[in-house]
Amino acid sequence: MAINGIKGFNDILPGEVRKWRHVEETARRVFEIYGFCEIRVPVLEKTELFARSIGDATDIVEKEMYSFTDKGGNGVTLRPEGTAGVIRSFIEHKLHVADPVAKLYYLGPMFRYERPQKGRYRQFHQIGVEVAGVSDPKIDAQVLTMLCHFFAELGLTEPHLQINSLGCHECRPGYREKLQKFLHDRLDALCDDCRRRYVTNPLRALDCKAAGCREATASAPSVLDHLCPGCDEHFSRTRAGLEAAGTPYEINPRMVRGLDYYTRTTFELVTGLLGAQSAVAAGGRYDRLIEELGGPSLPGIGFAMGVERVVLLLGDTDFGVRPDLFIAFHGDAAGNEAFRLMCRLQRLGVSVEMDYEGKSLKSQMRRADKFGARHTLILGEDELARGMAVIKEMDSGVQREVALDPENINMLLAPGSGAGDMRKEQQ
RNA sequence: GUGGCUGUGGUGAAGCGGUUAACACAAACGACUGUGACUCGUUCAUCCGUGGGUUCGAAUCCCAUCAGCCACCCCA
Repeated sequence: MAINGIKGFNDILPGEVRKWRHVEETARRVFEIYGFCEIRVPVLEKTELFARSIGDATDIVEKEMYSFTDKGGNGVTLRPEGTAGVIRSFIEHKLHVADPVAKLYYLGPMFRYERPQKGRYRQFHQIGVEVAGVSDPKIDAQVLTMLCHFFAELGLTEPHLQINSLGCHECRPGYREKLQKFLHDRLDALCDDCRRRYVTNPLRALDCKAAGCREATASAPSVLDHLCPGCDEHFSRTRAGLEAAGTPYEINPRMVRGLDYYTRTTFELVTGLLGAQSAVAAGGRYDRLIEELGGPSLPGIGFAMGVERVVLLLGDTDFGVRPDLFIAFHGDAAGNEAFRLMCRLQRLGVSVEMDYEGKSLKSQMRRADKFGARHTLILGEDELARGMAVIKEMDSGVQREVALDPENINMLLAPGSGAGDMRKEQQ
């Protein structure tokens, strides 16, 4: 019996990898325009780090972590998200000393023990960014604008930005209490889950999908009406920043985030195309997290996007690359020469394919077509004897005889041959 | 952790108790002047997720099990 992979841990096969790389490369390119630097941190951290940052009572920490005891008896966990590790590293290496503002991005696998479904896997991948050291709402607007820029760059215009403010430790408790009172009078109308949430996390009732809860909470007090002056100003200046940047958004006062560390600005990039998984990217401000993890008292803001979800949105877009040249040959001597030529050309940076087995010319041509080779070089005994070869442009079918010389052939393959040339697009 | 749906070749699938397990795509080879795309031909599941059971006989019925998918919870 063959051994299969683990549930929720997926292979990313060659065809898909191209799409993944396109996403990753686009992220790097866009984020670096905005001055972000990549940071790479381990996938394994002390369990305590996540318990303290994400929140002890959250589902992630309570039941979704891949935690175990290593051989030295330490409690360790496969990271369920990226922020905690990045902030830990930021603090540990005192990055704020060298530069009071840190703009970082990361990408890599995260792990959560959940039941897999569309757009959700046990090993999944996130690309995220974190900014530490700026409390001005200009950075909120900047981060959101960059996120939207990234999606626009991928040609994904359907996901739209929703923002909200959760207030801070000053104003949130008051609002929470008020909301709880409001819900108290309508407990009968709420679903079972919301009755439970009433105690644990009343804010959650606001974005419940159940019709009854939607109705019951229709006239619920809004967080935005209960922000303290500081948070209120932060929110309106964030909005002004978005408008200045020309970044479209909508306000969703019912949006709630699952991690405990969020304060003030929170946001999601939502899509209607991924079934139950509507959030493609999400994040928010975490003004107390760095200090709570033992670092300096610095504010922070960040987001993470689910790469699988982004890739799903990209659909069947083909990112395949076409070889520059396929070399077909006829006869043993020509076969040897074809191989020599292929090696020379590859050394010159030309992507070349050939058929190693020496099948029929027809079969080789078919293969050249399948690869989508831009040109095919045909080398037979008689051409070889004259030091020549036939080169055929596959898209047009035009062919001509050329001298059998790597430098010469390399020149002939150079761009400028018109339609179907993909080199420019790949720059 | 809970619920629903589905399991036939590389893929999409027909089949509904007795068939050589259809068809299409993909793939390989070949025909059409040593040259691809169109056309044509040939090949490609001794087997229907796995294990039991019912039956003269099962891919087709029953049970178990495993896997996948989707949804809830929660989240990217």
